[in-house]
Amino acid sequence: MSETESTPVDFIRNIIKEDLASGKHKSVVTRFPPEPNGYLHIGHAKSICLNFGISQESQGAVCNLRFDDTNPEKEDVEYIESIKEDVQWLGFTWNEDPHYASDYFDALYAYAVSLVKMGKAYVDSLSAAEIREYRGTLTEAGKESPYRDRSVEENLALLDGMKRGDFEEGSHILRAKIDMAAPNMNMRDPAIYRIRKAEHHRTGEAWCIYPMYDFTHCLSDAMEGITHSLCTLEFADHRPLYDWVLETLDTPCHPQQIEFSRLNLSFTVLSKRKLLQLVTQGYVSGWDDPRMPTISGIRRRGYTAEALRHFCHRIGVSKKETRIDYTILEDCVREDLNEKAPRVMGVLDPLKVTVTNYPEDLVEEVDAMNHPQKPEMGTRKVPFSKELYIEKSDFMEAPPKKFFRLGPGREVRLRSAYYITCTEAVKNDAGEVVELLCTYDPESKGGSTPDERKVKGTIHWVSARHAVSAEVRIYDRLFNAENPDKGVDSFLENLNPDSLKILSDCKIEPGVAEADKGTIFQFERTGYFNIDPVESTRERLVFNRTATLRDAWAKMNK
RNA sequence: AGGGGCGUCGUCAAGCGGUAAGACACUAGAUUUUGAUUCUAGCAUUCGCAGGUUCAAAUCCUGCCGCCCCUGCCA
Repeated sequence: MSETESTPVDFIRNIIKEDLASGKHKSVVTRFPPEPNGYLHIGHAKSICLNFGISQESQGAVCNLRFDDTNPEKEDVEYIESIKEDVQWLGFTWNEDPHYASDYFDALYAYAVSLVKMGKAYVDSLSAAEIREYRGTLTEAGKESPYRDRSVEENLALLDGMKRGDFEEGSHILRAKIDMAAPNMNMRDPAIYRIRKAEHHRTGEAWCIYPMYDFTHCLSDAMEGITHSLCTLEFADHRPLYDWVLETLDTPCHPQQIEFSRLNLSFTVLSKRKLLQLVTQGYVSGWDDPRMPTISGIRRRGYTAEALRHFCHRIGVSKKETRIDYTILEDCVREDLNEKAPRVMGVLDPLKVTVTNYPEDLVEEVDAMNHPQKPEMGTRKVPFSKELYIEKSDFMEAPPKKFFRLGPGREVRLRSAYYITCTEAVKNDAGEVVELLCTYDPESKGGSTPDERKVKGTIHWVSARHAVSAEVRIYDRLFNAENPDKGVDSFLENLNPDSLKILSDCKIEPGVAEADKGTIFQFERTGYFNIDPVESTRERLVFNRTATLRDAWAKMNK
């Protein structure tokens, strides 16, 4: 079985397998719980592939999509829409309709009231600053608030007042009564409801108090019958609180929280805060800028969902802090695109070639394979004429021994067309080569000759008269440092100033003009390129370079 | 003596007491009308370190070392 098809193996799936085998659970329910405060990135893709992936691996398993929308000040419907789109694009289907933590606001409030009635929660009237002081430090215990022992009746009245909007933001807060001396800071009477007089994107003005994550998440999981609640490592310290809430309250079930390490990718940042900053401060064109590690950026760049899913499969799931080499991601797209992308010829940096012995007005149509390994993908006709463009880098005036391409007196094959021999390099006043004069061998049509003589190099070309002009955007890594956060005050210092290079007059074979936005091609010998889904038009073709091809020649010259 | 988590090849990662899978990267070679693809071979006597238990340890025990996270009325 190939790696792509095999079911992943990791410690979480091992736990689930045991839970199913032991009868602890009949079927598995997971959830993907994003906060709609930004666009999803490749780190979320890891979580999506894990949670939704698991829901495809056992009988009756499902995965819920739940928006964790308890902070109205940071959240927005724009993000909700983008998140749904990204999950679907990745190829997953959530159970039922999407869920929202805000759907549970009534139930959550009722749970809070019962906590108060049990004497397990109280309204504190200390200021935020005082609460921070009272919390103690990592090595010293905190001290109890003077309001900690308010009566149940008083707490109930205060909580009701909070809910009705009688108090200002920050004047009161509902806290769980646990242990101010707990070595785990999360257990030092954590806040569970705060006053926020903000309009919520779904509940409008219905509420002026909003539940905190620690209170909301575990109860939402329980109400949805989640069996395994998967989250990243930084929540491990919250697990005792997750369990405390569910043990203290009477809930339908008690899901098991399991933590795994979040994804880090070399030469990029994966934090919504930092990505937001790149967007709002204009370092990139938007959340979907093809240089962004967002799912929408990666998609616009030309990556396929298959490639991304394969990537998530390859990197695995563990509890180890990791930083994945971006070459793994690159290899995943190449692997997928090598299979799927039709081949085409495109000259990025054109050098004019005149075939001196080719008839002035003749135009031939040469047959070219759309995929050398897949005849079933068919062939196409490519026009050939006296004036051509080739890649500037495919000619050297004084080529070294190992250079297989064109040079004075050298012969190369024009892919799918003819052999040409360079007879002269025409220069301008500055001494730069501006045109090549070549002769062709009429016997070599199609790319081989009766005498079967060998030519070492094959280069791509385009007929000058027939080629379409296009803008091609060449992307490089967004950051120059493997870990952009390390050793600097701001990650922005590591921004790569050359992450985008625009080539405005590339020459592409005419057939591509017919293609739809988003279509991905392989420009032979250079890389994979897609027609920009956002900005490309029939009048002005725009391509994004998705990835280069492997280049042994470039490597040799390093 | 704050609490929690983690340490297997350059980067990920299987392994869970029986003598180190796999992927990417890298190196060498073959085929090739993309210096692409494909193929073949090589790439951890060793699992953070030091002791111990055992016929046998990456796997069990003890001690050390290193890295990450936690003092939001964010999630």
